[in-house]
Amino acid sequence: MSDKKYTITAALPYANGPVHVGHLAGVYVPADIYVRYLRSKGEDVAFVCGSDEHGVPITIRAKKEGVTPQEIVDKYHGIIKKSFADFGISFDIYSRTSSTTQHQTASEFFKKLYDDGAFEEKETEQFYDEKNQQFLADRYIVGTCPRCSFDGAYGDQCESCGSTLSSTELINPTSALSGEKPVMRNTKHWYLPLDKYENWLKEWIVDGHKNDWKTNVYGQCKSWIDQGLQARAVTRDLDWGVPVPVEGAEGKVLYVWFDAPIGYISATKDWAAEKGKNWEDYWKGENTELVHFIGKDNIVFHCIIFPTMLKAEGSYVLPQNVPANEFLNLEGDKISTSRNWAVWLHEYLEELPGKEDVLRYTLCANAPETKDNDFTWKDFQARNNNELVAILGNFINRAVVLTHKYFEEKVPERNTLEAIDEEVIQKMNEFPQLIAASLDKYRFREAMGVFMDLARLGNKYLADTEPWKLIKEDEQRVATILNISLQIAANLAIVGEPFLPFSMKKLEGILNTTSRKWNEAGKADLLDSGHQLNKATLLFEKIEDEMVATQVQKLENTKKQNEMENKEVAPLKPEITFDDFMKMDIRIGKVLEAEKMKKSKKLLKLIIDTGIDTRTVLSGIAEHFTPEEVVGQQVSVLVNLAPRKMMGIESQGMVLMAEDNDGSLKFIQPGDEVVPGALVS
RNA sequence: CGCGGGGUGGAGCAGUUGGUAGCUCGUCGGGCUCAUAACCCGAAGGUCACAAGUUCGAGUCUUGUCCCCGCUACCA
Repeated sequence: MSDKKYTITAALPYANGPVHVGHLAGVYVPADIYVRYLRSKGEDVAFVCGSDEHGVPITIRAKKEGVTPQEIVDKYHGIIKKSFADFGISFDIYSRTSSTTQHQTASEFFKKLYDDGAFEEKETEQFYDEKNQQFLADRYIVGTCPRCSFDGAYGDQCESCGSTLSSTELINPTSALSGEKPVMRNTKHWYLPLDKYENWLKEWIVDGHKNDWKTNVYGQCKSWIDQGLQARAVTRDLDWGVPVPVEGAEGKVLYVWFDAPIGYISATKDWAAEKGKNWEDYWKGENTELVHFIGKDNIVFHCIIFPTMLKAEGSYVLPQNVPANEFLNLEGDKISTSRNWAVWLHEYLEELPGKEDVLRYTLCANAPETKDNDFTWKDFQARNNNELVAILGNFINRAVVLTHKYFEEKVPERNTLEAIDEEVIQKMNEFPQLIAASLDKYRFREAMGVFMDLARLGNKYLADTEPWKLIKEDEQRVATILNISLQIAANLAIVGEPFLPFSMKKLEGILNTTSRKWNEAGKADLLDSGHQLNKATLLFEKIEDEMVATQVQKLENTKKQNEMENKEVAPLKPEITFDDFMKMDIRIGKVLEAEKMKKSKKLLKLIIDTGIDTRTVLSGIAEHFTPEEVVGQQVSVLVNLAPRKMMGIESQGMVLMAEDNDGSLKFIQPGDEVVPGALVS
């Protein structure tokens, strides 16, 4: 008996919102399929996951809602954990990073690296919000962009001109949290010197995993490594998280990305303790295979930072593979927690009870394995009706119903085999290896497709042999055909279990068998003749148009409702005098020409007839309008605004726009056409 | 801007070291009736994002361009 172990991790969901279909398709469904397959093969697997409960966003959300961070994470941890369990994601443990074990483990991990001198210590000046008594991440500082004078630039980037900034460059920086002016303060942090591991990473990933990692993952890693790595801070000034366990680090916690992956380890510890196993077998064993299932945004953390941490620590195994998926869109739009554009798992389970496998099937069939993909309710319905019902469910039903009709619910005797029988048995025998080959390569869509081909094989076999015709003349022949058909059904139950655990359980019920393991798949004698079957029930039911319409409607409603809630009217600006207003020279002009600025996402170059002259105005509207749409429009122009150079061209004025709730822009236009140069006042 | 991934018949995907473009669903026609109007057979449908190049020959290699997504707050 080998001591081979598998440690399979699924990305820790961030505990500030429930889980949606995007998470499932990208991470949890493929991970669960893989794990179920391994277990069926009899492998020793630890499938670990948990809620990621630290980090700045949770503290901000808590502050906004007037509750403690703990209350936020308790709420979502509960929802997430339950929905995973109900959905059949078969974690061995679903833990959380606020657990005692995690605090200890992360703390010890940091201490070990600290004692080994693996960190660099750096003191820097950072903005500090005195009102909120906390240091501010770049993203939480807002000010005027030094390049384009845009007011709402963030500390790391200006959304208007796209330039990358450092928060110290901002003019008039203010805290996004309190609106106060932040002050500079000294702070000390510990850095993981990734640059020192560059050669090792190069060897390990660029040379070592060229052929077995997915191209998107490999490409991303290679690009990071080739560009040169920099030391990365692993601590933060914050009071929510795992305290930094060294002297002089009061008020500091481990950076959430140092903390979170250690959650995989602490979860394994808790699980092992409960099961009387040794957790180290699953993290430090020579024959341990560690696999991280994640989404594409996490590639750098799981392929570079966490492995470097493990390497620096020294006693851990490294991930064997990191099969990261791309993203899933919903009805053509990006899934967004904040915009409430999502199908939430806990709601799905409530509203479509008993349809766990339909969602699993749809998400696996549409899994964004190589590129972003789209989930639509129409496709969900089609997958169910045309594939699960028509091909898989129907085959089972045909085989069982025929048996009931002709052989009183008992598996009939198999008699002399004809060529077609031999052929079908031979093909059936090949399926487990075919499916396994795909699963071993993390090609879940392909694997599931092959599984469905087995059901197709069954349907074809019945169509070719036509037992309903033969029954009148040759009952023995029909017995053979149905025996083989039922063997196919029994095989489906084994190889389909990783994909459709609920339905395959149901199928076992119909066939009156217990769960069988992967090594029995492919055999043509899983059911003995004379074996008593149970009554046929349908594995899948048709999904009617109304159900789909209801879900689509719900999506539209929540979107609308969400927009209403977000209808935040910008606060009133300070009062100005009439004279102040009169200083502005706003006129109606007509756009004569428009072209997209090269090398700019947002800027359009407009030639405008202002009545007094014809001038060039650059406007950041390229993401909302094509040049063609703009030409000929009458627009309001602030004509006495000081000229400003952008992308090498001088802009002589500003086109006035109104920004709608959804972020789209509309021109401020006269109701009827007026002469160019008409004053606005 | 840069870097990475993707762009293949209506939809979703395969296409290994360059050699007549495949699969599933949908559509159309036929067959069958055991089965949840399900199943089986056949057909139509693609200038493989665009352009140039290397080659006897390119979806597959090279160069350039365009579009989508990520790297960049929330977030898989």
